[in-house]
This record gives sequence, C-alpha cells and structure tokens, in this order.
Amino acid sequence: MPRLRDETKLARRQLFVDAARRCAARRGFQVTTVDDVCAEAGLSKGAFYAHFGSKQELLSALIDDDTAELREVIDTLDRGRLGPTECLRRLAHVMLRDGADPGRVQVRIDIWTAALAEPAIREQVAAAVGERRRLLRGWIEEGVASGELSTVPANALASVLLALNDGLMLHHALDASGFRWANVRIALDAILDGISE
Amino acid sequence: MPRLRDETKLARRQLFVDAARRCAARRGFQVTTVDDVCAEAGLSKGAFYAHFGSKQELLSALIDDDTAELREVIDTLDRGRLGPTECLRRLAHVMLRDGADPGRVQVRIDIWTAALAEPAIREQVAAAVGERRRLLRGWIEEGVASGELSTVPANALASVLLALNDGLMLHHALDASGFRWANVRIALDAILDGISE
DNA sequence: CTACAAGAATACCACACAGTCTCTTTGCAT
DNA sequence: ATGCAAAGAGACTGTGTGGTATTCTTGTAG
Repeated sequence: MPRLRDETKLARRQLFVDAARRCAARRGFQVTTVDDVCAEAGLSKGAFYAHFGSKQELLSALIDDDTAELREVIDTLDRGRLGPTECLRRLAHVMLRDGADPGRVQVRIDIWTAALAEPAIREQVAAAVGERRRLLRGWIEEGVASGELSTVPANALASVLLALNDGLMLHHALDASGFRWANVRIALDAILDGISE
Repeated sequence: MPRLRDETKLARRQLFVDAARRCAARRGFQVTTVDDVCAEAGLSKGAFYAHFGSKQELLSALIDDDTAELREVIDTLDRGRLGPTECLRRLAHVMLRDGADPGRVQVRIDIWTAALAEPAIREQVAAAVGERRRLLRGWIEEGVASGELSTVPANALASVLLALNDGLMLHHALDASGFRWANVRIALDAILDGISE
C-alpha cells in the first residue's frame, strides 16, 4: 500500500507547523487564515487537510511544539549539576530572553485565548504548566532542604515564578519602552535574594 | 433641535458598554458579535452604530471602563494614610481577589490580544499601565527613603509587581485547580518580606 | 399641539474564511 | 517498470458577521 514513509509524512506536517508559527508570530494565530499558512508553507489547502482535521488541530500541534522547546531547556538545566538556586536564576534569565521575542509572545497570547475558550486546549496548556511547576517545585524543595532558600511553600512559589514569567513577557510586549530588562533583572535578583537565606 | 439630553445619551452608550462587558466575560470579546451585544443590551444594531463607529471603538470604551475601575482602587489606597508597604500589600490582595474572577480575566486577555494587533489600543493600554507603574514607583521610592524597603530600582520593581499580577490572574484562569490562593498569598508575602528591611 | 430632526429598528449586502469536492500527480511495494 | 492508493492542487460553497441603507418612532423646542 503505497503511502509516504512515516518520516517524510511527519516532516510535511512539521512544515505546516513551522509555517503556522511564522504566521502567528507576525499577526497572531486567530487572524491567520488556513490559506495564509498554506501559502507560507508553499503547499495547498488539500495538503493541509490531509494532515490536520481542522485549524484547531494545527493550534494544538503548535502548542506541543512550543512546549517541547521549553521542556528541553529545563531538562538541560536539570541535568547540569548546578544548585537549585542557580537553576532558578538561569531559568529566569532564559525566560526573560525568550520574553523579549515579540513573535513568541504573540503566539503565547493566542494560546491563552484559545485555552480559555476550548477545554481541550486548556487541559493541554495546564498539563504543560503543571509539568514545569513540578520541576520548579522540586528545585525549590531541594533548596529549602539544603538551607539555600528560606522556608516557603514550594508549590506556590513555583506557581508565582511561572506566572511572573508570563506576566513579564506580556508587559514587555505591551510596552517595550517602559522596560529596561537590565533593571528588571536586578529587581528579580533582589526578589530571589530576598527568599534566599 | 430635538435630540437626547447629553446624560441620557451617555447612559445609552454605557448600556452597550455594560452589555459588551457581560458578553465578553462569558465567551471573550473577539467571538462576541455586534449582534450579541445588541441583544444583550436590548437594543438594535442601528442604535449601536449611532453610538460607536465600529466594533473596535466599543472595545476601546470597554478598556477605559476597565481602567477606571482599578484607578479608583489605587486612588483610594493612595489617599488613605497607610504606609507604602501596606499600600503595596493591600493592592496585591485586591488584585488577587480580582484575578479570581474568570470573566474579568477573559476580558483582559482579549484586551491584550487587541493591543498587540492594533497600535491605537496598545497605546491606550500602555498608558493605563504606565499610570499604575508611576503610582507604584512612588510608593516604593517612599518606602526606600523611609527605610521600610531595601534598596531596589523602584521603577523596575513596580513593573515586576504589575507583571506578576497579570501573570497570576492568567495562570489562575488557565488552571484554577493548581492554585491555592492562600498559599500564593503566603509566597507573595514572603517575597514582599524579602525586599523589606 | 405640532413639526421635525435625531434616534432606533430591520432588512440587507459584501466578503472573508473554514472546510469540501474533484481531479491530477506522486512515490512506494512489488 | 508499473499499478494504484495516498497525497496534493485548486476551484467551490455555505455560513457568519461587520457594517449600511431605509424606514419607522420618539422626544423636545417653539
């Protein structure tokens, strides 16, 4: 039964995902049309609907793509033999760097919007956030145990830090002029120092 | 020249704004149609376009409405004779309370989306955020001067706190189950304590 | 009370866009 | 090589929606 080899099929699919990412980064996913994505990918609508059942399925794939990227960063940090505080600090800096990319923020906001509207998307996003939170919590607990951090509710602090990241990203996108990243970094470090012993 | 008295005209307009708010809180502004808003307001499309030039103009009015509400809270805090740290803490708690209202968050996300797409909206939002930031900065500077707070870049810290607020709001909306507000409050207080002397 | 312009109701339009249908091309198993 | 099903191209469609044009109603000045 002649069909595409699985790897080429996946590669085709990824072509659409990448195209969607570029389009969404430019003007947002919601206002991007399926035709836009096809044009960007250099393929046709027929091809698109051979790989995705709907536009939302594409968004879902886009979210997975986005999630995988950050997971990789966190895993790398986790495997390095750095202390928990140092992991936190480095993650914060990576996130700040990412947050300065307007395209990425645009995509994220679209994801949030879709998540509020569609329960399936919300669960997907919540799962990704939960994964990150558990990892951060692990670091924090380790830090508290070793005495590097003062006693704080680890899970809540992890939530707060993740929320802070998205908030900073967002505010930077809304008003870049009011943002001096260097100063924000200092403020952040002050906060991290504040909870360090 | 017989036309409506100015106050009744404004009241009519506000009718649409309120209706829009309710609709947007339910399902988001973007997916809310002008017809939805009219139905909710109990008025007709003809009436709508007598008051607003476009759907976006309605959004703009909605943003003003939203902004005014928080401004009032901040002004009240500002006029009370509390210390700067206490102001910060109370504002944080008010914001946390507001953040637990899903409808409000839904509206905010829509505002952010529109802000990224439309420069006019972005400026409007940036102005509102800038106003809040200046006020917070004032409090922080006061706190630093009086020795209540450790030495931090006031403007950056204000940015961070505002960003944190929106981030928490967002994350709570995305995954309420992972959120124990009480714990978040403790974590927040720990952070505020950390930067207090 | 009356005239009349502003405000409101409703039918209407243009069009953008997600998704489908049909026909053609392609690439793999044999 | 070759046959054949899957994959791709592109025209088409139906619907939902922002905005308008027309008609009807209402409030107010004189």
